[in-house]
Amino acid sequence: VSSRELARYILHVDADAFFASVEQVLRPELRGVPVVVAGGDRGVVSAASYEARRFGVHSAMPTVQARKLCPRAVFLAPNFEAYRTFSQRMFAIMKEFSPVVEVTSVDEGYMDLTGTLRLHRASPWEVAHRILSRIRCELGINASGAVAGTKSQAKMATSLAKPNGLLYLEPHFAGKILGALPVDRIPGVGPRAAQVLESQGITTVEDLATASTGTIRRLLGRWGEVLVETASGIDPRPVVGSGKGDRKSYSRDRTLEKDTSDVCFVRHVVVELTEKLAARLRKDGKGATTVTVKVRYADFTDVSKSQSLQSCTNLTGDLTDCATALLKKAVIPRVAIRQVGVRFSGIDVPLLQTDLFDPTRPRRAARDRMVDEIRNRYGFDAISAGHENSSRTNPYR
DNA sequence: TCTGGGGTCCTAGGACCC
DNA sequence: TCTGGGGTCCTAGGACCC
Repeated sequence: VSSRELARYILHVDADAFFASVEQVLRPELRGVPVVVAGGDRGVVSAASYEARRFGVHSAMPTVQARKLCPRAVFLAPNFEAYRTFSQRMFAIMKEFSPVVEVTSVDEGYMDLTGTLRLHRASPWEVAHRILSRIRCELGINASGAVAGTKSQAKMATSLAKPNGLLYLEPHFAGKILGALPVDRIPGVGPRAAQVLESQGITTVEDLATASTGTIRRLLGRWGEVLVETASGIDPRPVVGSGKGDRKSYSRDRTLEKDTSDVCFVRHVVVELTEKLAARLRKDGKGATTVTVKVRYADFTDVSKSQSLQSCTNLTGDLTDCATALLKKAVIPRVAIRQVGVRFSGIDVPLLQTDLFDPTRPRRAARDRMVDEIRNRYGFDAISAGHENSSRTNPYR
């Protein structure tokens, strides 16, 4: 860090084994027991308690592999509502110490503690310690954290503090401590970049920090230059309060229980996903201008097709018509499909439903509202779109 | 026994416009 | 005969994050 820059004290907080920890709080009989939160049997592990990790289970591991490594673990389907509640409570505690809390995921966030000495008459690490203690006391889950001069240094240091630790990274030693870490611990270096770097003999953070920018640029493009800076401890990004940035897309994917080349079945899945997404748009008072349908084949190759509509819409009929047409374009006949996904982007305030050029819009909007109401009350399956595979019988038309 | 689901951001080529 | 260049939008694909 250049001495010219004003030194900052950035805190990064990250809950330990978050989903699994919440489950252990809600169900005390699971404390001390290996717990694995995972999707279906064709999915991967979302979180593994530290008891389960001792058996080699970790997140992103295929569920079947986790079952083999630790058959006596309790396997649970995720309960996102509970995680959201705990998440909000965790960030509420952080916000008591500073209004600017950057929420980067459900269990992770940043704070700038540079001003805390004046505000709380306590040093940044004292404040950090209080925050983690209160999370532990009031939520019953452990969180780890680190205070450092930049966001990426704090984040990397948190991984050293885990589990249930707090690390203060003295600026003078930051380079030495973080420099020894493998290069893929830098946020933004994933499997792909790590492989490219390793082929050049760059395996540690320090290797990347001292590499020639030109070389890295050639290997990784413009992003590479940022990574060299990050490795060198340069990261001017400020902590920004969340909530201001509107979401840019809505998406849903579904991995099918079995691979199939039955296009009719897949189309029903796409329609269902599209209807659910459209309802979310309406709930938020938003519309979408672009629809993307993605097909993942059994061999894990992805094909995506997208189309921009003439106007921003949240009418189910418009969106399902578009999605089914895109599916048709994405499907390779007789090739087994593993997963389908629908994504809405170009999110904006929808066009007024009284469209001069389409007199059916108000009627269709009213129908959508009615369907939303019934489904909110009685569940998604309470009302069905019927034979939506024919546009003539599409009830949304 | 394989490999989720929800997001963000970037790149690159072609169309189109001025 | 030579044949701009910048900006923006659209589409497809890919890397990365938790």
